[in-house]
This record gives sequence, C-alpha cells and structure tokens, in this order.
Amino acid sequence: MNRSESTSPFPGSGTPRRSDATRGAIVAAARERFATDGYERATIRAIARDANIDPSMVMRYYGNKEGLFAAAVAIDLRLPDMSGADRRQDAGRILVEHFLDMWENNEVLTALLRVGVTNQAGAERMQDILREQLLPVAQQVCPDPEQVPARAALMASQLLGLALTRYVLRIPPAMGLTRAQIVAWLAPTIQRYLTASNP
Amino acid sequence: MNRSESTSPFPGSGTPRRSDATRGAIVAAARERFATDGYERATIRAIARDANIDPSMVMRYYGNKEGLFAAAVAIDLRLPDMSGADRRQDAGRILVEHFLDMWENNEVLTALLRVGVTNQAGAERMQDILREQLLPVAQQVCPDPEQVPARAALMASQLLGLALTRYVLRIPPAMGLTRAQIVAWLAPTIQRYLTASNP
DNA sequence: AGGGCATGTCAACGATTGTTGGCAAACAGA
DNA sequence: TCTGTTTGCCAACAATCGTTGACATGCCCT
Repeated sequence: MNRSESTSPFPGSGTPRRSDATRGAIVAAARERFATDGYERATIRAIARDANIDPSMVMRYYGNKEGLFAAAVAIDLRLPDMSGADRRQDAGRILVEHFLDMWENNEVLTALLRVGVTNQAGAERMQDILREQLLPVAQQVCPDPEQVPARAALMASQLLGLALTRYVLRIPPAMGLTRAQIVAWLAPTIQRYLTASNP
Repeated sequence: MNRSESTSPFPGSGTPRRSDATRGAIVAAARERFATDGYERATIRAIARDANIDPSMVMRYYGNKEGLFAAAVAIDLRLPDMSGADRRQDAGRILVEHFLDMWENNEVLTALLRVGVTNQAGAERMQDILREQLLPVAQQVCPDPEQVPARAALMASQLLGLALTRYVLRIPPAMGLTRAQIVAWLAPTIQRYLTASNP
C-alpha cells in the first residue's frame, strides 16, 4: 500500500509525510486560484507554478482536478451554539457578525461560491454545507421543527446574497456598506426569518 | 462597408438581413448554453451545433466569444414605475413578485448571474444593470436620496440571494418554497430596506 | 552499506479550445 | 444576364488543457 496516495492535506492528522510541505503549498495555491478564477479558469498548471512544483505532482497527490478541489475546499463554518434563550433572541445579530468574520478572513468561501455556481460538484458541496451546518443552527433557534428547512433556506438566501454582491460581484455600493450598517440592516431580517411566526 | 458586420441580432431593428434567422438561432442557442454551462464551459462549437450552423459563422457575425455573449445577454428588467404613494407602500411586494416573474420566464438572467460570478466582463455588466435599472426604482421609493445606493445594494443582496439559492445552486428547501411563501417572507424585507428609517 | 520507496522533473500524449482563411453556392441589383 | 456581395461549410491553425509514464534523486529502514 502506498502511503503517499492519501489525500489528507494537513500534517498532524495522520502520519506526517515528507511531502507535507509540498502538499500544503499546493492546496494553498489551489484555494487562491479557485477563489479568484473559478473552477474552469483555475488551471492545474497555474496552481503548480504558484506552488513552485511540477504539475504532475498535483496529479500524483490528488488524483485529478476534482480531487484537488475537494482537498482544497474543506469548509467548517464554525457556527456558534445557539442554545439558550438569550442567544436565541440575538440569533440574527450573532449570525450576521459571524458570517462577516468568516467571509473576510477565509478565501475558501469565495472559492466555493464561485465554483458552486458553474460546477455541479461545487453546487452539491454547498448543499451539503447548508444541510449539515446551517440547518442545525436554524433548528436550535426556530420553534417549529417542520419549518426549519424553509427558514434555513431564507436565511441562506440573504447571507449568500450579501456575500455574492459584496465579495464576488464586488458591487460598489455593497462594498461601501460598513460592518455596522450590514449588521444593523441584516440582523433583523435573519432574526425574523428564523423566529417570526408564519407571515 | 460590409452591412453584415453589424451585431444586431433581431429583425425589425435596422435593415433586415437574409441571415437574421441564423443570427437569431445563434443567440438563442448561446443564451441557453450560457445559462446552463456558464461562460467558460459554453463552447462556441456547442452553441453552433445547437444552432445547426458552422462555428465560423459565430465568429463572422459576432467577432469573438465576448461579442457573442454581449449580443446574447441583453437584459431589461422591465421594472414597474414606483411613483405614487399607494405603490410606494407596496413596493416590497410588487418588486418581489416582479422579480419572481422575471426569473422564472427568462433564462438570460440565470446566464448573466452564472457568467457574472466567474467573468469580469459579466460582473461589470451586472453592476451596470443594477446602477441603471434597480437604483432608479430605489430612488422613487426611498425618502433620502443620499441613502439610495446603500438601500439598493441591500435590496439587490436579498433578491440576488434568492435567485442564487433557488435558480442557480438549486438548493432543495429554497426550491420548495412556494411563490406565496417567498412573497410573504421577502416583501417585508425589501420594504424595510427601501423605506425604513436608518436602523 | 544497500534495497526499496517517496519525491520530484521532464517530455510528451490526445483532446479541445477560440479563431482564421479559402472556397462554393445562393442571392441581389444592374 | 452578369457582377459583386452575402451566406455558409470545410479544413486547419496555434494554444492550452488535464493527464500520463519514464527517469533521476534523495531519504529511510534494516
């Protein structure tokens, strides 16, 4: 069995390998290219050039381009726990602030959004993240379990819409909004989508 | 001067040409391909095959791929006039309903959103549309002219976010929402973004 | 010290892409 | 009817893509 065929990109999780530095450089370059260029225009050759290695190394370590994308875009939204009545009535503000922190410090989110729009596998990955990470949070806040998926979808539409206009399309007036303004405007929206009674 | 070098795709606007049928087939096929595949994966060869003509015809009539995209994606949101106090206090509902009609009957909008995310020219086109079509509507509804760009950006974030999750990413719970549900949830949001006093 | 495996480079492959120029046929105006 | 233009197809181009296999170098274990 060839130990090096594993695709785990990080040292510390599993047996450390001599090539971990190279693997790290590859996924780092891949993240950047996928974020700025999207899936199709982010070429393996350009990623390899950024990582200062040969393109064939990418193939050896990650199999193919899809494998590289899967390894480079591993997303954990680190959503805070929303149990407790005090947090529940502040859920809108907390979630909006958390999302802003995430998007401004994590280029992987931009990469996933860019790829998800033009790539089927990317779109499915986004669906997974919403189902496994966003939906549980909605479940903690929303009263009626049956309405949770719809409310989570509404929340996602507003939060992803903000990310789309501000970080991907880079629409000037959306970029001009201050953090405080965004929180002040969007927090009540999210709060209402999660907790308001059926309109 | 070669009359056929014009890129006007439709008969009726300008001198009719013998090749107008072909031109129409090309832009129709282009719209569909750009909508489903995005810019990079929509190949000129595939578009030409759909239109039952030779790829070189696309080049002759539209110069290059960018020219074809520009000719295929001409967007008029046909936003209703929002003057009048009665319409102004119903702006949220009217706009949400109008956007749903547009997105469900016009594949060009999906095409532009898909392309705008991965293509610089597409993103700039979206900015133009927002500035020239969405901003004036916000101006009719919003009291303070200085706040119009920010309010239009907020409205765009929610409306584009809905289109993103529902028509592009096709997230199941977002697709499961009925038209009535969407209007009921989003109309107050848009109304507030446009008319509420500074939060 | 030596055998085996991991790491890395190099060159090339087949496929596909946007794009171009030449040539045949159909049409339009005289 | 004749001439020039428009329409269309065909073949090919240069570039680039993801991907592969051969080969050299270095590290690790016994």
